Amino acid sequence: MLSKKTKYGLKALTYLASIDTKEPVQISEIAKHENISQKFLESILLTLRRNGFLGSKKGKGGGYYLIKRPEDIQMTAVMRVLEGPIAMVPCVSLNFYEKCDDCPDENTCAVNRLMLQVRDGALKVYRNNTLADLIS
Amino acid sequence: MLSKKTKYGLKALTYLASIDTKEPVQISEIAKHENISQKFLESILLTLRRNGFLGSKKGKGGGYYLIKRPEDIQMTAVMRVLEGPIAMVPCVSLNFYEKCDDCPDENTCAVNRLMLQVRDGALKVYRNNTLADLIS
DNA sequence: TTAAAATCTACAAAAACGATAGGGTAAACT
DNA sequence: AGTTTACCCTATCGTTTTTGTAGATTTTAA
Repeated sequence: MLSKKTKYGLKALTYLASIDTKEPVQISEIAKHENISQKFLESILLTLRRNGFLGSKKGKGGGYYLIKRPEDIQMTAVMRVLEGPIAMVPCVSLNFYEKCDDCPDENTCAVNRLMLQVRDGALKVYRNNTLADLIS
Repeated sequence: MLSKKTKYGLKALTYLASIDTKEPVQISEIAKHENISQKFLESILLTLRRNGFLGSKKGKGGGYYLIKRPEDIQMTAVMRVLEGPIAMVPCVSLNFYEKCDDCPDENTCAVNRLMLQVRDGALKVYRNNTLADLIS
């Protein structure tokens, strides 16, 4: 299940992308437009900024704005920052690999084999989609 | 993230499939072989039985056994019983559809559009794999 | 007919996680 | 200076996951 964090983050990004201007957009405006708890969205935008997707400006006329062009923002990157691993099991994760403590051998593990395919399917989709693709 | 319930369920199924005999296998044997909490596994096997994947026999010499041939057990069915919806968002789920309360229009929703593709990718994998494919 | 070996059932507790709110701080603008 | 906004930390509430406890029920076998 997709977390609301990811869902809201994606919606905020697409909202910012749909606005042509590079002018900062206030949290409150995004929250209102997308029906999101403002305080929750605040923390989400913060992590998006910390991870190089957004820039921010304080004070009057401040807000958040896209730091790259929508065509240059890949869904793989967004998903990894917001949702975490793309793989459903750590032992098939490219960026968050971890060995399963209960599994003696990954090469003969059925779960591993299946989830590897699922991961590849998801990766294919995320690599095929940029932020620009989502708003068109 | 895949729940342990699903992971353990899959491992139990593959263990049963890897054993040729139709003889009942005790919970304790499966739990030991797969490093699973026995009591937790017990409840998992129960739901697998209630959903037509396993048969059981009580008393001495009892246990669980596959009710169908591994080639006839599709991963879509297993995943839906153990993990629930295959889709990451209810609004793109085939079997567990639900409207998002915050989203005014699914047709213009970026999350919807992206997650639809992800769901299709996952479905493709699950439909392509039976229990027999996982043990070979 | 008794004992042992199993599954079945219902809770309950603990742990982890997700989502949200509160309140204060720091920076930018007028 | 005062207003406006992002920034940051923490606490809380609710749900889900995972595991455990205790016992009832069924079957087999001595």
